[in-house]
Amino acid sequence: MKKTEEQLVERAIQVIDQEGFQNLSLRKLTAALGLTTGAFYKHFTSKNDLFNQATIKLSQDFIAQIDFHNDKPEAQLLQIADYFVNQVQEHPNTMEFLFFNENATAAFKNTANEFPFLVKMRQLTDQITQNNSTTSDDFFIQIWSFIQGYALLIKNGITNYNKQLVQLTLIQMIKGDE
Amino acid sequence: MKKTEEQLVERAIQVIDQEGFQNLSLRKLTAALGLTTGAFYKHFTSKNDLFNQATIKLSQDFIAQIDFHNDKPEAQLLQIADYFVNQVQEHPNTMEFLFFNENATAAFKNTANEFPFLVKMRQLTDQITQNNSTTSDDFFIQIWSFIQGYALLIKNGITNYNKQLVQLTLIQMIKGDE
DNA sequence: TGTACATCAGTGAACGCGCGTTCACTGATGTAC
DNA sequence: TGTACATCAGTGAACGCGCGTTCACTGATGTAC
Repeated sequence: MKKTEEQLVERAIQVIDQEGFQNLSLRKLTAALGLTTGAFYKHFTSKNDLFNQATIKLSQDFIAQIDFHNDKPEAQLLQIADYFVNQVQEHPNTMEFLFFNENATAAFKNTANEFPFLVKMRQLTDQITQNNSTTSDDFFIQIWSFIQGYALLIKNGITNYNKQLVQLTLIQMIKGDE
Repeated sequence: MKKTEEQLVERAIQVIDQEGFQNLSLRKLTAALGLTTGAFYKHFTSKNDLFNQATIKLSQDFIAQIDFHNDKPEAQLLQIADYFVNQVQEHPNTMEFLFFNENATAAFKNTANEFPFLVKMRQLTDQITQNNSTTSDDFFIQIWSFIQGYALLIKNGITNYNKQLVQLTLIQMIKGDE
């Protein structure tokens, strides 16, 4: 039997995925585990505390689910982009919570090391630009901007996912950098 | 003396800009004009109705504020990107409401013609790709993804605005298209 | 010019709701002697 | 082996709050005759 605290975080992640983090209420959350709201505060100092724990867990699990099957950094970057866009399509609420929500992004801005996904992306862009750190900064921002923006367009239904277009764009950016 | 309805929309736009659309309450809004909440429903069918009116007005005013001083479509596109990113920096709440909020984007997805900003951008990308409509679709998505994503990174404090980087990226995308 | 009536923006109080958080209390469990 | 005590997850009710929306009513204004 898992600890109540762990159960609460896992359940919260489920609710966020299914109903969006804006619609998570402590009453519904605790009731789903057969608890009252009072019990919640034996494990968390506030609702925000719960959100932070959920953010940490989600971000840790996120990149762990990618199975890199190619050594080339360009291929790995493409794989990340593909994975990211797919996740935005399949789990819009979770991705909204994890990447597009101001609180969440602010939370990992200062502790970027705890967001292994971005660390990995940064390593890849460094490798691709062969450690020319000046252009690497820009390259990282270019790539990350495009992927985020593209995923957003898909999430909002403005366009449909086209893997070839992502591939093409990354190649253009890599070329442009050389 | 302006009509109450008009005053309410304008005031709502102010509140959205200053406090974010999530924090707009009808009580505070009407009280600010010396009205009670009952009066609100003489002019709008619901709070959502008010949001729709605000979206329409904001989107109409948005592009009207750009003074195009160069005929070249590439230059105009760059000017739009510059303007967009600046607006996100100076009016994050309004831009969140107008572009990054699901309801708003859904609202103008079906009525894209009422969003002159995107129509203009589409015209420019068409001109740049010389009406090769297949590549133009992709080009538009590439540009718009990057601009949106880049603005989002800035809004979330991940990076600072660098006009040269935007210029460089657009040039790369235009080159890549040829 | 005066009277009867319609219109309609605005009042103000209430409805019903859900929310995060607090707190005195319970009761099961483990520990010390 | 039995007793006294400490610990602590969980209860359940309440606090105080703000919200969108409704509705019978008011009162000023304009219109028709």
